[in-house]
Amino acid sequence: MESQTHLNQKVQRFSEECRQKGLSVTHQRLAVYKKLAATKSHPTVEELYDLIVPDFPMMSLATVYKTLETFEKHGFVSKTRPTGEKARFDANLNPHHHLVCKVCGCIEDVYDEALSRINLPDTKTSNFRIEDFRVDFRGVCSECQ
Amino acid sequence: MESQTHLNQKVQRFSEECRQKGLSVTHQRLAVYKKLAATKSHPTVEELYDLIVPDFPMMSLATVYKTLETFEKHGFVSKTRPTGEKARFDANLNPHHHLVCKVCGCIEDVYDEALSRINLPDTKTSNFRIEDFRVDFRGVCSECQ
DNA sequence: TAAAAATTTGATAATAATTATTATTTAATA
DNA sequence: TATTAAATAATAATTATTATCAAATTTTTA
Repeated sequence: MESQTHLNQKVQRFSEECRQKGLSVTHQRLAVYKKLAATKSHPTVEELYDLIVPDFPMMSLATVYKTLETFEKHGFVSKTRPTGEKARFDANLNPHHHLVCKVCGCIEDVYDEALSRINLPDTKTSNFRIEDFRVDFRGVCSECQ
Repeated sequence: MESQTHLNQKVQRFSEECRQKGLSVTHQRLAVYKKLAATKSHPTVEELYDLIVPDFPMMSLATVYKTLETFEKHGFVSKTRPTGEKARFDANLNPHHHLVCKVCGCIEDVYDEALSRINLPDTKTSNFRIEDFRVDFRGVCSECQ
């Protein structure tokens, strides 16, 4: 788990960056960012909404959608959709990879230095410009086994 | 491109496996499988439907959906959804990875022996059982540059 | 600090992708 | 070829997401 002070620092940085980018720092945006930064569970939009509503009952689902879209555009969160129908979000932008459960769709993070050092494939012929890469390890999580 | 004879063999094997698994070999299923096996473009359901309709005008979109779901369940095709909203399908089950264009969403295959030899991360603590993995190289395709 | 301007929100409508339903048709097999 | 189980086609329903827009909030500026 992230320490409380670390989390606060992260939210602090987030607020500053919002101002730099001309984004209003609203209660809604702070609520979404705090909840997402406080979890490792890569929630769906609806899961995140359900996490926020107890603290913030007038929050609208559409606002969560729009907020996450804005966050992604400005590089505050990453969006992934390895299986299933729903997109999942993550406020952790450190380079990492994913363990994706084929059964329930949950995602765990993998930190492994070795994975950052894999050789990029040769794309001269196709002329594809590689910018980054992600490894999805697929299998079954402990709960679903 | 796959040679015509190779494609025919593949369709042949598909038919046999269907029978072994108790799946009827219908015109619709053959049409879907043939079109998918003949392309490297990882089409969406709708794209595949549009490819099939000229040859097979009474094909229903819902049938393409259901057929692909059946194929995936029986391991005839793989489904991926690296970006964007729509799922994409592939009849190529050889181990390979993907170049995913951030702009148009197109997918090219990557064959690289070295990638098959990456070390799996240690999942003792989380007890996640890894079955396989896929690397998505993200960037911009030649068309979109 | 107050007023003006700009942005964001919330409620809801619209759209897009996918899945469910069911009467009809087709394939497998005796 | 007739029987039976499975698959299809047409369409309705559902789910996830995006768009709209008036009202509210936030930021800017005086």
